[in-house]
Amino acid sequence: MQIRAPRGTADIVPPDSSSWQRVERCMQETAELFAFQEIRFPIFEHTELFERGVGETTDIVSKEMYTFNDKGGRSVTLRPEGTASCVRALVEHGLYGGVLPVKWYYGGPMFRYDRPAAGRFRQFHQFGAEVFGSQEPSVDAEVIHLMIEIMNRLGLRDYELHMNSVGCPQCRQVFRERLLDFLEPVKDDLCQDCSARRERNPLRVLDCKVPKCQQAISGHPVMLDSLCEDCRSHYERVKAILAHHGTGFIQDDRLVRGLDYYIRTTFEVHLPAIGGASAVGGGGRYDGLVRELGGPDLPGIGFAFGMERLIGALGSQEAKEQEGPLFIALFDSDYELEADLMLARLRRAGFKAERDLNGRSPKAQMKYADKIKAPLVLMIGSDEIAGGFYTVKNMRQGGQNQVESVRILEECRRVIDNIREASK
RNA sequence: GUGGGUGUAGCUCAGUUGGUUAGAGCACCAGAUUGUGGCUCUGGGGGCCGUGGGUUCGAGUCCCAUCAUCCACCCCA
Repeated sequence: MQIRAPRGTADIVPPDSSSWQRVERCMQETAELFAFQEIRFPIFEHTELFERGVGETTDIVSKEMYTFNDKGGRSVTLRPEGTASCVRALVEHGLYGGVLPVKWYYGGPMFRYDRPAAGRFRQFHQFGAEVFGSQEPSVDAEVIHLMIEIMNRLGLRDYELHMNSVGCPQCRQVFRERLLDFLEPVKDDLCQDCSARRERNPLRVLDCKVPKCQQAISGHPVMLDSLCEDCRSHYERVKAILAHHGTGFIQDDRLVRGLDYYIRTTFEVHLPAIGGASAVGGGGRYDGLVRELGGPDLPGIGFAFGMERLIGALGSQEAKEQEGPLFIALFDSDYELEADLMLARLRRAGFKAERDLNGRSPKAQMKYADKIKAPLVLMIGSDEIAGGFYTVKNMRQGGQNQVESVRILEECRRVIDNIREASK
């Protein structure tokens, strides 16, 4: 039987790979403009890092981890997300003792053993950023604005920024109790799932889509009303900064993220147009995580984008009209060496260029040049060799000239400029 | 993890109440007077019909299993 890519994984083949390159470059450049620096960390870590960092009650840790024992008997896990590794690296290198805040970005594959669905994979890719060492609301806004800026630069306009504050452990406890009090009298009206959720994680009940649950919980208490004074003023300040920048957002009382470490500000970016899994990125503040992983009490905040979802959304609105390489048509195989010299000259001058590698007929070479969208073709044959020139054909506008060898590069540049000018 | 749909050439799909060598469009390759693309025409290569069982004289067509994929739930990126 034929070997296929494992369930939930996917190859990224041309021309899709060039979309990926473009998006990755955009994210890196934007993060650099915001003065973030790249960090790279292992694709697998000690299992304990995620158990402690992400939280043992989360779905990610309790049932979605790619965990195995290596040959030394250590339990290791393919990283399901990036934040825990960033924190580990920060602590491991003692960087909390240096210049603060530390602003990092990263990208690469993540792994979660989940059932694949639209926009959900077992190996997927994230681009994320983290800031350590400041609990100012301005950092929350900066991180959110980095996300927004990336969305804008990618040309994705119809996004929604959802925001909420989940408070600190103290006020969350207050809210939890209020919510439990609220749910007690209506518990018999809830669906089965929610009855179970009510005990384990009552906040999730708010997110249930079953109509009768929504009906039963109408008028439920919201987190915002239970925030302590510090959490409230922090969140108000974050919102004020966003408003000052004209950044619109939707207050989403039910935005309760699935990772245990979040406190205070949480946010998600949605693209409603892609349906089902509309969240293309999300994040929040996680003061306390650094300490939890053995470091000092250093605040942190970050986000991650889901590359597949983002690029999937982009694909539908992006008509990629890429310019192909210059092509050298070799009309007489006796002059193969001359053609190769010319090819090298073009490439050294910075032109993307290639020639026929399949021994095709002249006609077939021209067809090929057309298929690869070559803007121009340099023809080399006995006439050219005898006359000491090359024939340069403009494949977009038609027409061809005989050009002496020393003026070739100049002519190529001229033709390409003409074509580009005309296509504007 | 739960429920449902789908699985025929590289891609999008047709395949009649199960019946002989499985089709189309696009793509690919080659020709249409000798060194020239895009249009048109002609020809060609390529499928053990996802895989494994079963029913039958006979299965792409029916049944079961399995794998993959999609949708919803769940969860999130």
